[in-house]
Amino acid sequence: MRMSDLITQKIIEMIDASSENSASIQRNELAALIGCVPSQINYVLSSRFTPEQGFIIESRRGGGGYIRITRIKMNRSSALMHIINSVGDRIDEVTVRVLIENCLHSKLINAETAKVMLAAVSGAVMRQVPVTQRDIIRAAIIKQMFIVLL
Amino acid sequence: MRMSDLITQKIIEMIDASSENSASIQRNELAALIGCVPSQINYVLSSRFTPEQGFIIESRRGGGGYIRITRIKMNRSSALMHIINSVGDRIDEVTVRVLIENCLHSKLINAETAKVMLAAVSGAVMRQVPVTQRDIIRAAIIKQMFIVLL
DNA sequence: GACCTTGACTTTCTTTGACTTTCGTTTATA
DNA sequence: TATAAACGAAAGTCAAAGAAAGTCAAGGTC
Repeated sequence: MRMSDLITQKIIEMIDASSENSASIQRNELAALIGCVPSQINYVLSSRFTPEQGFIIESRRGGGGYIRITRIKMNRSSALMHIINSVGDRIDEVTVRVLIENCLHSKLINAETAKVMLAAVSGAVMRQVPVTQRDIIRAAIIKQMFIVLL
Repeated sequence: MRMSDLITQKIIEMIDASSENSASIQRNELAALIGCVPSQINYVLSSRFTPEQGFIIESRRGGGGYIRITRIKMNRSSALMHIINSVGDRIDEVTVRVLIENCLHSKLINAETAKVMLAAVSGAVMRQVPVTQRDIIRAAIIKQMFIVLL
């Protein structure tokens, strides 16, 4: 069995065993336990625990540092998931507006959240992004914002 | 748990328990209680109880000296206004995180809004922005999101 | 060719301790 | 008796060391 698979398995086990659907690890500790180099943990996290695959990673450096891997719960219906998938790598301004308004109407998000989301991709922001990058950055922002609502 | 977190927690507890929204401590005494070196208290104060984060520190040296930490609370609009002004043209990742966490703690924004805001400027998004532009774009996004809450 | 493994190097955050400054109290002095 | 010097009890500063996690590129495996 590959090392990456061992690490993956271990993390999944920890998440399954937790009540919060998340695992908190110390990178060096886990690496020592498994017997691999610490940076391999990063490789595994970045290849198998991405937001696209339903995980959120938080971490902190320095003394007492940690990495927390959280599995996104599908509790607010697969609608959100569907939205995220529908966004793709780029999205234009009009589509975003329609998307958010729809979510608001269907009560998937509340009014304040809708306002904040629109603000994050508003003209005032996007004007500062190179034209060629706008649809890409907009998609990234929108996707991340929906992902954390899952 | 980190020492710094213990100290932070202790101070917050004291503030919460007080009617004045402030805690008065003796640096050496608190250090002895927690079991750390006195200057660590200063580190915690300067990293987690800054005016930026809504705290005011007063102190006095010499015999009978003390440190008083006061949490300042404002009405929502002026607090938001203050935040918007404090952001400036650029802001780094750590500062944003602290800012939003603080807003959450002080009930200026709710948990969902905080999550969405953090997501909008998360690494997944910012990685797609040229390094030299990151702090600028981040500031623009954050500012817009707070502006619509006014 | 795509995926995995490794390790050197970087960055971020924390902890510690030696040294400095400030303030209240005591003690010595004009 | 008023005043100044000395003392001790705080808090402040700063830089070095320590403790994690992050990045990246080179090489290995399938």
